[in-house]
Amino acid sequence: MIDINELRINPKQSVHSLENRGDNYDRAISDILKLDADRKKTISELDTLKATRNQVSKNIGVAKNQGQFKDTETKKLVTSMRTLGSRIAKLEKQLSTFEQSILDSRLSLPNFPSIHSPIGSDESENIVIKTHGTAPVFSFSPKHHWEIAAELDIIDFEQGAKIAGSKFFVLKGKGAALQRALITWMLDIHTTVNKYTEIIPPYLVKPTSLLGSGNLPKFGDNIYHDSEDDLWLIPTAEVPLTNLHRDDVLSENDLPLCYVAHTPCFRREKAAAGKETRGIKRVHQFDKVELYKFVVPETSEDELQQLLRNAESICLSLELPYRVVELCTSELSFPASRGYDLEIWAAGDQEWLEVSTCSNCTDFQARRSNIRFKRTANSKPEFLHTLNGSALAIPRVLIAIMENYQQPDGSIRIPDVLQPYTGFDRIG
RNA sequence: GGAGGGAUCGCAUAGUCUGGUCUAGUGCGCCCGCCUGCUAAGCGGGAGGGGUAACCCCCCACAUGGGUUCGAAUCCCAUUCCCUCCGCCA
Repeated sequence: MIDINELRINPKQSVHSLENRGDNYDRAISDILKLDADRKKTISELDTLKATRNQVSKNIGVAKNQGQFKDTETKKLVTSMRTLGSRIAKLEKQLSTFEQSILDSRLSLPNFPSIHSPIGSDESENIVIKTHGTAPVFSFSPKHHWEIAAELDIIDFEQGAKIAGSKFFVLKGKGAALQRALITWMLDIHTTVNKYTEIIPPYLVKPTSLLGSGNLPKFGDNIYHDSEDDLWLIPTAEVPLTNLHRDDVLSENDLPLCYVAHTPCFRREKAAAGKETRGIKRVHQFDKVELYKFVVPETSEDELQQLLRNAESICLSLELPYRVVELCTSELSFPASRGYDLEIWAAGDQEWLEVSTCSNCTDFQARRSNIRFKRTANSKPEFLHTLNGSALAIPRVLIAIMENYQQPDGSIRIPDVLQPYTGFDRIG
């Protein structure tokens, strides 16, 4: 959620900044400002009336204690307070509708893009800032991962469809073991080398939690929802991780707080339903290792670079060719002010696969989730900054390993770093 | 799912029956200052949100949301969470 004070002070710049994302925000912001003015006016009127009521009620109490409750003077006061009371009730009702409308509008506004984010209107205006490694060269024509997986019997799409429907899959045998090894290895790297604290959060969350991370109210149609208990399946670990510290006031000494979580992620992907999506590139359920940080505002840009390096280190160790893409303003996720995609090369599909988006959400999620910190014990609480990034999304890493490490004999070599975790050095 | 008990300003508690000196008291911890060879103790101040750029001041806040009342921490209703017991269950 963006700072309403920013809207008040710089309404023009605010509109301009948000419009770099590609939509129109003129109307939304002027509506908010109008409601905000109404709200202030109502509050000040209400405060005056309440001050009167508090004072008079106190006097009535004193009079009553002195046995004067039946005085005509006191009775008059009570009567006049009754009308004042109904006036207050009416204004309070008005106030709460103003406040609700303001909140609703603000919850639908995305974060301001950082001044560092390149301005652009589609993904062609993203900037490739780094490419590492080279695409593997084969003496044969490399196969797609779904072909390899079928031949080696490590992924079963038909069983997935039978059990849960299309875009679900079953990992089998060494395929399942490979995923398990990847997850364990990634968690080990992040906890021991990069010093993140491992979390296993709930995979079902309350709507409040999704509101806090920015997934609700706007993106509810991509999330599975149990209406009986109003619980939602997480589309990413970012949701529960954001909410670890909802309503907390942390001390500056506690920061940065760095968390890593492996969770399954559930996405309806309704919008992408028609698209050609063979294999496990886009599925309804997948596993992911997610990094998340709570940091002091002025450090968040550095922390983003560090988080990006932590995610990159996974690609490096797996010896997969990858590139880093800085997202232009239109491609930033809703809560992000600046972000990078990490893409690894898939030799069979002949394309770059997005395996991570590392984002600095500045104080956007912190405002929604009311997560603050104090610089000293006496200073006022301030909103902190949050960052997140995958490191990494598992299925696409599996694709890259299958396709880039495929051998002439149809087998897959296991990347060196994973062999201690898998216990085998090839599949097939 | 059933029956009880509970939720108060960081923690621990008082207050709730009997609504009004509760602008929520006390103890401990924390922060700033004073004092002091140094610590401790002692003394003073501070520590939620809003109306303010900020102050004074005012308003709001006793789990949350409603209600009763001139007035609610206190009375009534609903909800949430926690604890104990029973039932069910991996």
